[in-house]
Parts: sequence; structure tokens; C-alpha cells
Amino acid sequence: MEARPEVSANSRLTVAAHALTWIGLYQRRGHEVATSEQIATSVNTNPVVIRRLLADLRKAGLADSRRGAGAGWMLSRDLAAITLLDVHDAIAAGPIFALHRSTPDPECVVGHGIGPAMAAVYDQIESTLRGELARTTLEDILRDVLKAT
Amino acid sequence: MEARPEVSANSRLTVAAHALTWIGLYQRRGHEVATSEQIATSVNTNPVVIRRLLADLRKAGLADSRRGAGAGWMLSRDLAAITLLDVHDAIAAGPIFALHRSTPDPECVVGHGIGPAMAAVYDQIESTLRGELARTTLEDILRDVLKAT
DNA sequence: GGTGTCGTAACGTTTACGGTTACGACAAGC
DNA sequence: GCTTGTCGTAACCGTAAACGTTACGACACC
Repeated sequence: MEARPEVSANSRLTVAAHALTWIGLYQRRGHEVATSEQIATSVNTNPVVIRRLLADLRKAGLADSRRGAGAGWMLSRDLAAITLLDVHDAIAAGPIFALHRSTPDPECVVGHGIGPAMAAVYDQIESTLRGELARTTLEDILRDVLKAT
Repeated sequence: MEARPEVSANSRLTVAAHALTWIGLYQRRGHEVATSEQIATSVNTNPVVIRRLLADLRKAGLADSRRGAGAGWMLSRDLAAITLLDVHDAIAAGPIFALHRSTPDPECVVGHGIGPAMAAVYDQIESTLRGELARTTLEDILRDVLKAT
């Protein structure tokens, strides 16, 4: 009966990591800023999609942009100081699992108690997930990327 | 360019655990089978949704059904022998994170190497997730449910 | 044979994201 | 100051998945 987010980041984390890593490498090669056009070409998508995504990352303090001519994007921190958890939180990814869409029968023992019981499991999993994401920085990702060449 | 599952089980795991736990408790109280109608009432959804879900669980060998008059659903194994991982696999939940929807520019260093780099992280996370889900059985869930009363 | 339930197809609704177009805002350079 | 290039955002469409509902055939007990 009620509405529900049902998000699921899915490919957004991949694209966000891709964009930031691209900017980082581009800057290390001596460029000031990267345009959404350039990033979109590497990601193989539309520049607007990149701008929307980077706007979220800017809100989280991971990236920043300059306007006007010679405009573009730059990192706010070094790649080594950005973990995948930072990126994950920046793109406001929803929880992996959700409870019922419409609340189950509260008169039923199972219907009444299953929500909290499952939530406890989900919270534990979510916490573990965050720990895993925090272990990897974009510097690690870039190292893997360059190693694969 | 290509199509993609983009599944994300979301509430399906919750509902599946709910249904199985309900059947288990109902059987312990002396009943032979549970109808999709009864389960749907507890879950607060449509019986067809329950039947579709239980059909997946039957394929995985977790539940079984009887037809004809006095028909309904029963467990194939005891609640203690069913983990959340079993349920998760039974409902064919997709991966948490996905790679790019359309393949990135292979001419670009980042575009070429980012996929495998992220996949390695995702595989590790997926593996940890499975370990977490395997730790909890439906018997554990039922215990929590009854404790909450 | 009647009855109750499963089995399943078909269809509509909802939600979210990605893709695209469009246009205003802005700042550097001439 | 005007031009130019890029960001900032709104608006809209298409797609994909799950849920909800209706409908009807299949089946087995009584």
C-alpha cells in the first residue's frame, strides 16, 4: 500500500569509482580538470549521467567542479584517501535487503516478529559490507587497473 | 547496449523466510499443510505471489506442495536445516553490485582495467555475504520471532 | 461428480535508473 | 563586452523488474 525506495545502487558504484579513478589518473598526468565529456567517453555513457553522479560525489566532498570556460572536474582528496565506502555512501545506495512492502499481519505471531528478526540479520550483513568496502581505496583500484595493462 | 538482470532480491528474501517460517510453525502445531491463502494473509499480500515464490523454493528442494482437495504446502526439511543462504540461492537473487551496463572504452586504460578490478572486490563481498547468510537458519529466525512475543 | 487448492498465464501498475534533449548560468579569453 | 565551452538541472521517454490481480485449467480427495 505504501511506496518504497527499492533502490539498489547496482552499477552506480562501478561508474562512480570509474569516474573518480579516471579524474585521478588524468590529474597525475598533469591536467588541471577533466570534463564530463571525457569521462563519459571512457565510461561509454552520456555526459549528463556523469554530471549527475559527480554532483552526488561533490556533495559528499569527494570531488569538485569549476564552471565557465576551461571548466571541469577535479578530486577533492587524493585517490588514496577515498575508500569505496566513501563512494558508496556518497551515492546514497539503499540497503541490500528490504523488509515487507506492506506490513504483515500484526495479529500473527510470525507476521509480528519476523520483521525485527530479519532486520537484525540484515543490519549485521550491512555492517560487514561496510567493513569490506572500507578496506579498498581508489588508489588500490588504480593500482589494479594499471597492473592489468 | 546489452541487457542486464539488475535483479536485487530486496523484499523477496524477507517474504520467503516469512513463508517458510510460517509453514514450519504451523506444522509444529499439528497441521499437515498450509495454504497459500493462509500464508498470504500473514504476509499481507496476494496468494499468487506466495505460490510463485514457493514454486522457486520447491525447485530448490526446500518446500513441497500437494494438490487436490486438502492441498497446501509443507517443508521438505526442518527449519533447522534451512539457512538463509539456501533461501537466498533458491530465489535466484542477483548480485548486489553490477559492472557497467554498456562496456566502457577498451582503448582507455581505466575503461579497460576497471571492470576486473571492481569485479575482484565484488566477488570478495559476495563471498562474505554468503558466509553471513549461511550462519543463520530459519530455526534461529523462529526462535527470535517467538522470543519477541 | 463436486469442491477446494495449486499451477500458471496474462495483463496492468509501480518504481527507479539510464539515456537524451534542452536551455540557463557562469567564467575565461579575446 | 562578446564569444565560447562547460557545468547545472529540469523534463521527458524507454526499459526492466517486481508486485498485484484476474482467470482458468489441473488435480485429488470426499
